[in-house]
Amino acid sequence: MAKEKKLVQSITSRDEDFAQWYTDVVREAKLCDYSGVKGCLNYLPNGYAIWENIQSDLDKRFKETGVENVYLPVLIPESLLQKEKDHIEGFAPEVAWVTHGGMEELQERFCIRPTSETLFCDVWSKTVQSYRDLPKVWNQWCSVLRWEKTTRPFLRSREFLWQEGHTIHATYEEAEERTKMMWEVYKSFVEEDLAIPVVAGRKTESEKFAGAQDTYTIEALMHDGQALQSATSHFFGNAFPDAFNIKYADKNNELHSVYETSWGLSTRIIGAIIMVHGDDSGLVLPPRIAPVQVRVIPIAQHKEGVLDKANELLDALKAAGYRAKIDDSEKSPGWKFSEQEMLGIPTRIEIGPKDIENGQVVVVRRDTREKIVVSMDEITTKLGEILETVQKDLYTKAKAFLDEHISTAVTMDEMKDAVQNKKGFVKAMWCGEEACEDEIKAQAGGVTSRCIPMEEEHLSDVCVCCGKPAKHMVYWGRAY
RNA sequence: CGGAGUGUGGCUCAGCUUGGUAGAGCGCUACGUUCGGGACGUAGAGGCCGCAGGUUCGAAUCCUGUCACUCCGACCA
Repeated sequence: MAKEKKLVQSITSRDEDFAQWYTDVVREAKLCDYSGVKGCLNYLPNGYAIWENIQSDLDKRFKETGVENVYLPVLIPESLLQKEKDHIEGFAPEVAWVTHGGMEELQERFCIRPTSETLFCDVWSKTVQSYRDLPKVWNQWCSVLRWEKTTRPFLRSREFLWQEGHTIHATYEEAEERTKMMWEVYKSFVEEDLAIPVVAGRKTESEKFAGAQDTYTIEALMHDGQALQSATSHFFGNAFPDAFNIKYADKNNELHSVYETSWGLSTRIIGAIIMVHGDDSGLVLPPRIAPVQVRVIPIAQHKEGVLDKANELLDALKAAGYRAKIDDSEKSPGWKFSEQEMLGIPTRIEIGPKDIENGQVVVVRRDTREKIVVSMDEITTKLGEILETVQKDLYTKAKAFLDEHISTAVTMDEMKDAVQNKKGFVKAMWCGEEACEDEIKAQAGGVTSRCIPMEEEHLSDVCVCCGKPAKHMVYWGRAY
């Protein structure tokens, strides 16, 4: 295959420098830029619109399962945060504190929420008394703050946008079911709407959320072979609610503990969209969440009738329900093509004098650059088919990439070889000891356990690291 | 938190070694010619050289401090 001609000079190629490519795409697609505060981003219209579409699609899926939205404060009193020991120990190094109100020093300092388990529990401790009050299935869309030392746009920022769902239930089984249900919601959302295939499983003890009994994760594979934890769903048992003294009376007036879950997905997922689908020409957005699905580009727009026809087409597309825009600027067509590609708009429609004469338009797919001539009469229906195809093809391509980048290791040498010479996930058996996780990380070049899948394969009888009997099959990988 | 690097019009950067009128390209504004893969001409606008001290007749340039950002590592669910 001849190397594809590089059309856009301002974006570094992925093979040359993946990190620089990522930064270039973020900048050229105008998703966000840096603010004056380290790790806090300015979300620009193009980036925020993606988040809005993620919000609306995901929120709809949540509500179908009975989720109700609420909003709790940004400040948490220190005493509240202290209530669950594992939790505070997990978060202490990365919380920011408010110590003054105006000129006055506060008697008790407040932390800016890094997550809101404590606030939700505090509300429930005051309002839940009877089995009739259960379950509570709540969610909030908000931002949180974690004082990260190293930051990158979307992937790891100090302030980031997310949703955090929190629920409490009368029984262990019901809470566990909710944990898995939301994990499934994330999996289908990410795979269907974002066209990103994932590896799904449980976290090991050391990778679990602070205070959780079980953490379920979906892990996506970026184009450079690194994993990205894309959403998590946690089962808390009743340690957390007990710490907050949340009890309910059953029908026999006996007091019981409640069982808690929480689950979240953040703007980090935008980083995944960029790194899974993007190419050397820029961003590639899945049609379902693309803020603009089609951009109309008039050719030789100074010529009689071209702009009128292009605007007619735009109106027809909008009327048919597409998110459509026109680029009627004075730029040259080539410039407009490049920009549409950098922005990741899934399709463009070229319409020029020749097309008008023939009663047709040219649809060009962003992902393949395939040009499809469509009759003007059929465009409003054909475009939908093309967008559906793009959505499907993006997933298929990403799935093939994922499948090709999962290898297997039975011995430590194979593990090292896989990490160093093949990119992606490595499947290997594990004894269940944290010491072996650390050893593998140290020996095999920074890989961590990503998850234990629901359906484990039996690769061998013994741990890849220590040779003792294996308990689980684990997906390992370098992660963002 | 350790190592490295960078702060100069909106953006990318040159100028700094060897102190002496603030520069280029892109972008922006106006007009004209172009228009099926980042077109071109002409004329313009736009800069307390990150910030604070110091050295000097004179500092973007030298010295000290400080802040911010980027990359690598450690840390991070």
